[in-house]
Amino acid sequence: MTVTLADVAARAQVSPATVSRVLNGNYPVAASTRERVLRAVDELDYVLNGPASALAAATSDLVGILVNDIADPFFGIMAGAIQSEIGGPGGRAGGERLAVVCNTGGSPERELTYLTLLQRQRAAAVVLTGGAVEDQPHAAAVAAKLRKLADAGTRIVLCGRPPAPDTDAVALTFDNRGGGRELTEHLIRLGHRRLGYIAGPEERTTTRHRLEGHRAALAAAGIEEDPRWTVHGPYDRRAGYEATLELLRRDPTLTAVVAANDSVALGACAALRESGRRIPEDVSVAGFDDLPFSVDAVPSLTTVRLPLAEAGARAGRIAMGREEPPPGGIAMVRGELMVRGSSGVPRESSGVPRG
Amino acid sequence: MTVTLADVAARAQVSPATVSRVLNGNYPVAASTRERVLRAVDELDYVLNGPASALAAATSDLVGILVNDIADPFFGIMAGAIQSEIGGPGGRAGGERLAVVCNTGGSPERELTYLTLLQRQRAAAVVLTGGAVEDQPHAAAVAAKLRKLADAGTRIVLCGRPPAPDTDAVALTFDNRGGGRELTEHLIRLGHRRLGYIAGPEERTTTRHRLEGHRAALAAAGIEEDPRWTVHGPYDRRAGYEATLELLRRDPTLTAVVAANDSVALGACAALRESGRRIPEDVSVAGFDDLPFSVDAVPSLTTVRLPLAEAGARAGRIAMGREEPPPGGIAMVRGELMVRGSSGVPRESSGVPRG
DNA sequence: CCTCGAATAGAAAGCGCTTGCTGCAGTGCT
DNA sequence: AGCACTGCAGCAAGCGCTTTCTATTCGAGG
Repeated sequence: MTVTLADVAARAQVSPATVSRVLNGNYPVAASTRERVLRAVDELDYVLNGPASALAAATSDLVGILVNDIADPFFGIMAGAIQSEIGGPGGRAGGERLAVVCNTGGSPERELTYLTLLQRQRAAAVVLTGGAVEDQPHAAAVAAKLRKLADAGTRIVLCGRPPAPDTDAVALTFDNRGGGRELTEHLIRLGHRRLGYIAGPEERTTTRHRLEGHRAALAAAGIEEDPRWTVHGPYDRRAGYEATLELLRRDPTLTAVVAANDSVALGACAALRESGRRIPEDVSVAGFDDLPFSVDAVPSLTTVRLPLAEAGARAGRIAMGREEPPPGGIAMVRGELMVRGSSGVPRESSGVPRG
Repeated sequence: MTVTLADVAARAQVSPATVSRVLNGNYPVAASTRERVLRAVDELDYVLNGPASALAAATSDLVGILVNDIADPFFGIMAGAIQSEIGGPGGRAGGERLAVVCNTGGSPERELTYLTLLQRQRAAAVVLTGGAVEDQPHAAAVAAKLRKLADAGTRIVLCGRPPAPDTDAVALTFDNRGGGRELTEHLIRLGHRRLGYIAGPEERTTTRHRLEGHRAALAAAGIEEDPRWTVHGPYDRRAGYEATLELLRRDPTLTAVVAANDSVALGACAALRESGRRIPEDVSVAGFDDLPFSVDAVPSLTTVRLPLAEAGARAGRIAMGREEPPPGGIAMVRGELMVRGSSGVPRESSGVPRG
């Protein structure tokens, strides 16, 4: 039924070994023989049996990319960049590697499940993107899994995620804390003193770091934070919408709303607008990530640009062994403050901004 | 070094065959034996060797999802929905299947490459999402590949893509033509007579169908289309921005701009705004897809909602054999016109709208 | 003309798992 | 007691490929 290596060998009048070597190209084969084999491959429309080859060679050409939410462009952009560096030439059998993205949906269990599945497939490399869950037992389980994968020869790269302790995984970490701090500093500089904060889901490193940056900025400016000013929720527009309504209910005098990311900020804008507030005249809004749509928001969104594509590409290259890991296996990737239309001097304090 | 089935068997004092059967759960094994085996698996931290198992069983638990652009939520949402139906229980070995998404970047070659890679892995199923490229030889090559995959037992489902002739692939097709027509009919009803159209990349079915719907609406209303009113470009905001500028240059009197999708529409809005035009007072704008951010645009976007998540989920279930394919293997999935703030009665013709 | 080594091809032993078939108790019949 | 079953476990034959080791050929040097 299906064509096998042996069929090709028979047709090309050579041994299976020779066909294998032609296909893998890591052993001298006479040009004439090679050509004959390739012709047979073509004529028979032969496709290598991946599992068999992986079994025999004890390696596979699968590379896994784990993302928290595939519907979120934040991950989509990174995943695309990673994949583009992996699909390219440089490997065996024509250099084709199967770069696959796995959607954990933010669930720790699924994350572990996918890791096991990839381990089962003897993946050549695994890239984990985005924030991690901070639950201690789960973090330990993931670390253990990563160690086991690494032992089995799988290269591990973290992209946009904090380093995993007790692991020799390479980490390209986003400076969420620094970015969050810069963003809030910007707002403070404009004169804001009462700032609402819409945080992401609790227990996520990304959430915590961004929030810490925000608070650090407040503290540095001597602003005492009101606990009512922080609301947690998922990283989507709807959460931003609802959280903003809640924030407004708690303290209608807020002059700025800082969102955990751009999608949340968009929802916040909608809620503010519906409540009759103008942006930024009445309330300033800030996001995080600078996703493509953010510049098109009205007003365009003040946010922190993360070099998603660059970081992803780099992670991909490192995963493929085509680029040296950063010294110490850890690199901090900084964001860039993008000041745009959604942030302005607060209404009441028309005082001259210091910045 | 690595633990194998035989190691587990030895530890549990049974034969490898028994361990395999416990793990696959498709053969009667006494409860006590099963328990002993499972304990051994646990103690040794055994992980099945995927390739070996795939080779022996001649099947794998890999399911491929092909998308044109993973950074686009249009695909992300579908892929997430598909994946969520596939990851669930119902399969072998604990019901875990590795659902992987492959990013073709819209390139026909990469599409073929991924298909081959999946064929090589003996994938259990493949779901192709989004519009196809209309290039004849390529379409034939894809069809041939799909046939071969199907022959090898891989289930094929098309989601948001037109049926593939000479193939028994199940197709859930979006009614792009009907949606495009409805959208333009809506604008015509409002009184628009000079409508610009920003189409997607040529040679894509999605592009063509949406454009055809648009033109059908124009024709039905007796509006003769000016060829200058159509511009082609990629499916992203930047293309929308530039195309709109171009459109305005060609005919500054346009009263409406219909975009190939929501991202493009967003870019169009930006361009219109920069050119000093108000939306919808001066120019109406319409998108397509109704992605999550569209409702938050200002003004909110009139568009056609496609049930991306529902269609994806259904495709996933069909791919897993958990739902009957539609009769004839083909189903048309309709969109829903979402009239929102970005479309209005054109300036000059303050005539009473007919709709 | 013979020898030696480089270059190239083949033989064969697995890689770790699945599964058809066989074997062997124990059970319920006659 | 003898028999046909049923239920459960093991044997062993691969699945299709890679790779080590071995064989062959051929050209060059002695």
